[in-house]
Amino acid sequence: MPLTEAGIYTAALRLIDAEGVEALSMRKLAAGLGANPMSLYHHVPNKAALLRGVAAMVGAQVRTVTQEDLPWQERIRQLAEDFRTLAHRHPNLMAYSFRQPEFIQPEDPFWVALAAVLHDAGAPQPEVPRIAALLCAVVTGVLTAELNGALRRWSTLQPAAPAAPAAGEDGPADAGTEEDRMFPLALDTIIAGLESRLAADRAGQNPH
Amino acid sequence: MPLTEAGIYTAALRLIDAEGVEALSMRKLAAGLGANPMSLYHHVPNKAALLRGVAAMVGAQVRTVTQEDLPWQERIRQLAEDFRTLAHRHPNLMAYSFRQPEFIQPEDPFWVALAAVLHDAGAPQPEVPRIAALLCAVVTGVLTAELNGALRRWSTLQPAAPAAPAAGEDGPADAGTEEDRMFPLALDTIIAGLESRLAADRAGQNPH
DNA sequence: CTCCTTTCCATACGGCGTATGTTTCTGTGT
DNA sequence: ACACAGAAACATACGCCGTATGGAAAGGAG
Repeated sequence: MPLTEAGIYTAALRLIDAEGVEALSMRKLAAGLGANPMSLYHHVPNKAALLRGVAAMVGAQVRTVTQEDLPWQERIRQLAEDFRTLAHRHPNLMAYSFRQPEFIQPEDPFWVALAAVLHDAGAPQPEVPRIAALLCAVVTGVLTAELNGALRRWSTLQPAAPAAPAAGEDGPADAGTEEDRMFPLALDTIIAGLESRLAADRAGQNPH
Repeated sequence: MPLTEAGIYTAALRLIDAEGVEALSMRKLAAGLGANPMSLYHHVPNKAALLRGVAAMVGAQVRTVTQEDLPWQERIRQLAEDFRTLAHRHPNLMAYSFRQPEFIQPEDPFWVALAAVLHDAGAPQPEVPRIAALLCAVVTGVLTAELNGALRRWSTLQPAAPAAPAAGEDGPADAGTEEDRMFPLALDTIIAGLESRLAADRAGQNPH
């Protein structure tokens, strides 16, 4: 079976999923493909480009459009959840992708979808990229913390005082892990913040 | 001048500030100290521990306490701004630190300060770690995006339509770079979200 | 002065990305 | 059918890396 760019990418992805980005080496990758390390360089200029290629391949899987008939809050949640399922499917790769500045590009369908949602939400035109940037930064931040385990460790941390008997609700009927509750919490909080910010914008500069 | 653990850390920090974490190598570090690479191993067990040490040294510089007489929103802003100045002082190191799950530990003065602020803000006890985790994740996410340049690139991105003549305000009287505006924007948004969330909590489960 | 511990250094191993040069394959034009 | 050009595969080698191992200098304790 001859070497292909796509084949190299998928083999690299398999290796990354199994052992992490830092464990990916041209030599191991070539061995997995039954080829000489240098043969890879006929299809990929170097290792950095290989990683970019894999990240782009996976990133392109999901970037989506939203259903315009839903309220903007729900459409943002859709986009964010898409990101999260992607992060769960390839945690090692996405933890790496999230810290690459080129991960989200202006031409991405994802970006234009997000901008459209924010426009529909009533954000003034010049604020749209800012709010979109804010959302991307926040969501990748929370997902990064979720993927590396910090989110769980932090949120299950008792601060100091176990005094109060914590009455009332006995066990909120478990519906998933701690992270499964943390992500919507973060998302709801940032959306609530956006709601109040958009209301302020509307009142302050476009009162018609 | 004999080798010291602290001396090694500060030399490593200098190298990291100058060329980035990935450019730090035991060999270069030893050369900078006029020593043999292997000599470092009498003061530091390995490279990973060295990085942890440097990160801890820098992290300990700033973890702070807040002034209890300010409103909780302002105290959170203080903590977040502290983080940000730290990130600006050592961007290469902090971009690395932010992705280490052990970066913030339960015993850190920073963490207890944050928990205290949230308690004073009226967060119900079991929610405090969750909200604190959320804040940490969000702030590190925004700072990571600021440090790697994604925040600026995203926020200065025109979505598609340059139709409207964008009347009114000519040049918003520059008061800092784009990021200097983005970080408070993010912080205000998340704080606004917390305000509405805390109000809901208060209304829903502690109505006394 | 001796002995022991700590520090320092020299050498070496296995792994990495990839530059360079050679061989093998493959797809055409005649 | 054949020759030949270009692409693909391979072998070797260079300079890095982290660090295991073992020997040499240095400093304090008896």
